Amino acid sequence: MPEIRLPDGSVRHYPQEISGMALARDIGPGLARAAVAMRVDGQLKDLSTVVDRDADVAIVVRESPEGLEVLRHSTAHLLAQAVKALFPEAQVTIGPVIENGFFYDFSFPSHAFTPEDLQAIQVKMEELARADLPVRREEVDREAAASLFAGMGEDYKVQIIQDIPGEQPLSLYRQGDFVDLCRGPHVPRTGMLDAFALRTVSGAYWRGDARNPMLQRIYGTAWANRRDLEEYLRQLAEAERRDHRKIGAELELFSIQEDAGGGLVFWHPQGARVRRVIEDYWREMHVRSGYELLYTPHIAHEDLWFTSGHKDFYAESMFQPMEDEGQPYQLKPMNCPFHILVYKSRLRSYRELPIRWAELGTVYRHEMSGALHGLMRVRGFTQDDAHIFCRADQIEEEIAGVLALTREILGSFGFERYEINLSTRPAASVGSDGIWETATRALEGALQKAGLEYRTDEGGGAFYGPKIDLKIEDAIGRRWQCSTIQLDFNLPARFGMEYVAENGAREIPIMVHRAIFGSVERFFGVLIEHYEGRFPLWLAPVQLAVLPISEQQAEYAESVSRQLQEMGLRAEADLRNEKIGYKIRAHTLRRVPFMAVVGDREKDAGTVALRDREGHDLGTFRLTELGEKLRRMDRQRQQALTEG
RNA sequence: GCUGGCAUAGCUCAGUCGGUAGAGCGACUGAUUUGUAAUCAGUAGGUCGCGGGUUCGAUUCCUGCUGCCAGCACCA
Repeated sequence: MPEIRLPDGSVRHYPQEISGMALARDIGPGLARAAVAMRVDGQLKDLSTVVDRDADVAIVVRESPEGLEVLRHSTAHLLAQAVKALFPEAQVTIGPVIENGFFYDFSFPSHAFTPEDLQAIQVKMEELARADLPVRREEVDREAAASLFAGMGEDYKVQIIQDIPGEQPLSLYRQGDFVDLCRGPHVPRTGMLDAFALRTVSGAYWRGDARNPMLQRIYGTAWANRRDLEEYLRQLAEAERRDHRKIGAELELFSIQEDAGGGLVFWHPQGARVRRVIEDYWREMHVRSGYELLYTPHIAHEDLWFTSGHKDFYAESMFQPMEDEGQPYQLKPMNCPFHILVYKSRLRSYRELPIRWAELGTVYRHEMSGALHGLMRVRGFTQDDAHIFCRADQIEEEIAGVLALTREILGSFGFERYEINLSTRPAASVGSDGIWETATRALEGALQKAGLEYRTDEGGGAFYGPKIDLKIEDAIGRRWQCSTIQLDFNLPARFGMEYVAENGAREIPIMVHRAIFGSVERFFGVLIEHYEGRFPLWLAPVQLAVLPISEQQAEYAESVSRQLQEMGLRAEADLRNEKIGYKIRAHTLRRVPFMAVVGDREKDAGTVALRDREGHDLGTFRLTELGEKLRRMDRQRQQALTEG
């Protein structure tokens, strides 16, 4: 007589044991249709599981996060079944659920899956789903499982079985003639899988280890219903539309040239304008926040990098040293040692602390060729770097200051939502217990006082100190790692940095590394995708285009453009011999925020007819009025174009 | 770096079952003098990514390299 308690608090009594499916049906037919699994006393189970004692039971429906996982996992099995049906020689390995979908890795050295294969596999999967095969769980002891898969020639499955610890029986799932080793749970019938799409094939190492053979991984996505699937595919297309590499080329913002080498960025005039605006703003904000600006060299004697430890710990990411007059020089992968040298140029007093030094420092790192990606992962980039040298008791206030500055600067670019991680001391680390504790508490204190939510990654810090990482969320909800604040107990000691304390003793300062954009290149790439190239007025390379209707107003158009330029705005006149519709289209595609149309009416009245790139008619403006309005928007870094 | 795919005009792409290539957009020239997302006509522009091989002949087939794309690995 099991007594079953449901999540809503209600209790049901049954005369005998009851399966999850029967229970769901008993509660309601709608629930039964949406059910993919269930929870029995917190444990995720198949719907076929029989409950024969009192228990808390929750039916897991397809729309729930857990239900989606079950669906995706079952779709991965369906994929494997289809692949085995079409390519019996392929060996199955693992097929987990990932964000938005799933993948399955196959070992199939004799054939590389093609996009056409993927199509065929998708069709096969749909066919197997339509067949509505029952999915059955069975438990076997490990030996039986091992010999079953060995008999099928599934060597990887045998390995997986051997590596599963413990003695308990293993579970198999069968659907049609396909059988897979799996913990489950799974949907009861393949017919429940009806909203999935295969996406790409790529390579992936067995067990994620580059020393192991490479398998072929097929990625797919699966959803609770077709509508969600369509929506997801639409989002993917949206992300593709925002691709900074594509927009960067279209708008002539930047390029990466084969002749120069991968990962090296060329800023074209239009992109360079945006960068200058960003950098000017950055400098202004830093000076206002009590930073001094530095400039340091791009290379330095190799010995410096031995002192810093980079030669030991970071050598793989550094370019090879170059020799000059018998001396080895190293291209810098980081700016920190240089700022330390400036610090060490003379004796420092506690009265000088905190010292805040910032630099837009260009560094070079030897990223592996396969890692390069547009502006997001490059070999030469400019860090908006700063180092704060302070006493232990100043840490919290300094971190609070960095957080405030970071939020203000990111906010100006339309980033208001972040994900923050605090990483604490790892097992292998330098520095005393005392300093780690003081520092970690200072970071926590600064975060809490700022009212920021954060997650703690225990043991996730660098060996030299705890850190705060901040991921920004862009316009379509993607997250990007940009800002980082790291304490460093290592470099000051390695370099023998010190200051004279109040009592005359020599103390080692605390060093804080911090970057807000992280890399100017990467941040620019994120900005392009965030705004889809439609920069707000203050960042736009061209803020306003003056478009004469005909040649008759060319002179007037030029004078309008010149006057706006004299007011400090980035205006240009388009005097091409084209119709107005053509010019509007051209500048709309260039994402120019405002277009000022001038015909005879405007010329005679000394006005312009203003239009924005969204196609809104903003009416007629006198020139001075327009200039003032745009200047105000520019100064205030307004995000919405029609504000103010 | 690894696996797979791709590389044709400035861009997007078509094409050649092996006989040195074509469109649209863009650029340029001319006509038109234009009122809110493409006026018309003409011209120029390509060692078909780079090197080697097979062949009478290679952009096409084979091969090496480079670059790009997806992912893996990497990412103080």
